[in-house]
Amino acid sequence: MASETKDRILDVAERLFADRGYPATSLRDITAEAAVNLASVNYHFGAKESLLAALLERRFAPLNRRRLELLDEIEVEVGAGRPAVEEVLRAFLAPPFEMQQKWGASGRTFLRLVGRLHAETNDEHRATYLRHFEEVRRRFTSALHRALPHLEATDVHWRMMFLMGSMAFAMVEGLTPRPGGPPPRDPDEVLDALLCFAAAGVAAPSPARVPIDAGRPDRPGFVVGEEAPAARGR
Amino acid sequence: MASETKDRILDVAERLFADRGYPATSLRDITAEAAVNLASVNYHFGAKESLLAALLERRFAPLNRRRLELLDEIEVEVGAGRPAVEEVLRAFLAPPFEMQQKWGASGRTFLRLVGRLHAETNDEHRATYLRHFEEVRRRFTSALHRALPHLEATDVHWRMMFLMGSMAFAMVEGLTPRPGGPPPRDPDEVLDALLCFAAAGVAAPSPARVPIDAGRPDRPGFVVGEEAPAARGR
DNA sequence: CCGGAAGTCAAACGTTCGTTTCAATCATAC
DNA sequence: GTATGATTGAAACGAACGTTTGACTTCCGG
Repeated sequence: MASETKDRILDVAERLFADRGYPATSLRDITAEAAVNLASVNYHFGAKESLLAALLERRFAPLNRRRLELLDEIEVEVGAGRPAVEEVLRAFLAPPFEMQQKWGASGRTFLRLVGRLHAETNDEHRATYLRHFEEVRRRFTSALHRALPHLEATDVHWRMMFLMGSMAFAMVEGLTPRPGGPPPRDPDEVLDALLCFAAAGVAAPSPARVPIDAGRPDRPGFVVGEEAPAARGR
Repeated sequence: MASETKDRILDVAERLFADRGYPATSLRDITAEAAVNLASVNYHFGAKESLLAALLERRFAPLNRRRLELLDEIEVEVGAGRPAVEEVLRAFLAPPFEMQQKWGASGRTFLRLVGRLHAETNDEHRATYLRHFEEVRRRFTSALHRALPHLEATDVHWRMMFLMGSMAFAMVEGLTPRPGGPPPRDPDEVLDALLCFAAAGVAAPSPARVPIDAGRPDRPGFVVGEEAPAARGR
């Protein structure tokens, strides 16, 4: 099954897509660097788009399996109780970082690619990509809501978004050395820093939703709300 | 100066770049939709790359001017004292959202484009883009460090990264309606939610850096470091 | 009315793209 | 050894790309 050629193509494509982006990477770039024939991509994968899909499948399947596995453990442990926010976040954020250690440089490359795909919004690639992600997002959002029952569902959704944004940025920026940016760190440290930031952000008191007719103070949004002084119509 | 044609090209290009990404948008797409001749892009802007640069210039110049202006106000106000974290964050995050109200649909489009460019890492576009951003990042990072003097510089840098990630994601995701995602919200609400999340995250206690010889507990990273076990800022 | 700059237009330029074709090669079972 | 299916190879396909060209309008100061 896993022929030598096929794997070499996947490895090189992963790196080039991560470095230059999907549309900016040509099959000729890939096949030249992998030292295989141009036609072999279409032979083994059918089309460029399917190559991307195969590439995502290879990494995402075990990654998301691991995430859900950790979440399962948490849910078994707490039963009907409230899971701890930090535990849920750790189950979500740790696997990509573990992965990079297990898979070495190519795991790191993949993380950069993922960070990129979050913004690479050709709707077709996005569908390819999101298919892998949807169940994970749904289950973690719901676990997070159980951990933070005083928040409204829409707030949990948004914080999940912000979390994903931080994660994506940490992956693409934190793992690509850049002049002027923070020095690249040990992945474990990045994970700790991210968890720390994310846990505080996700568990923040809910934003005060001042009713529109209440004369808005100069700077709303930071009045601690906890549970909605005024239930926001919605 | 600002000819009819030139503006139409800029407007359409902004939208298409935001929708499909820069490399995936052809000049023929742009000129067809703008109902101008294909050659006029090269006539007015020289090349596709310069079109992107002009497009960024048009929006970023006033946007970042506004950010720095708000930051200046804060720094004048507090003098040698500590600025408030929320104020600094607001100065950073509010202008893009204000902009979208002032510029209407095309402001919103631009925000999507910006969110995208954060990941669009062809090094040349990135240079084009980062040039507009570098001073802002530097000054806000330093203001943030003054607001949170107990944090190490490297932690502040990283949290600035996470913040930018949340912002980028909020822009590209929060403003593009997606099935299954959170319902699109009023921009003011997004800003409030983002500020709330970001303020808590940025001001979180610094991650515990356990010395390597200390037998690491099973789950490090949430031991509250620094000061006050529960004094989460506010 | 005219001359010339500014802008538009259709057409073509040379490249590069993803994909296809088909003969050559390889491995394996008979 | 030879037939057979899987893989590789070199070459070409048509389409799309960014850019350039040169003739054609449009406009305006003299």
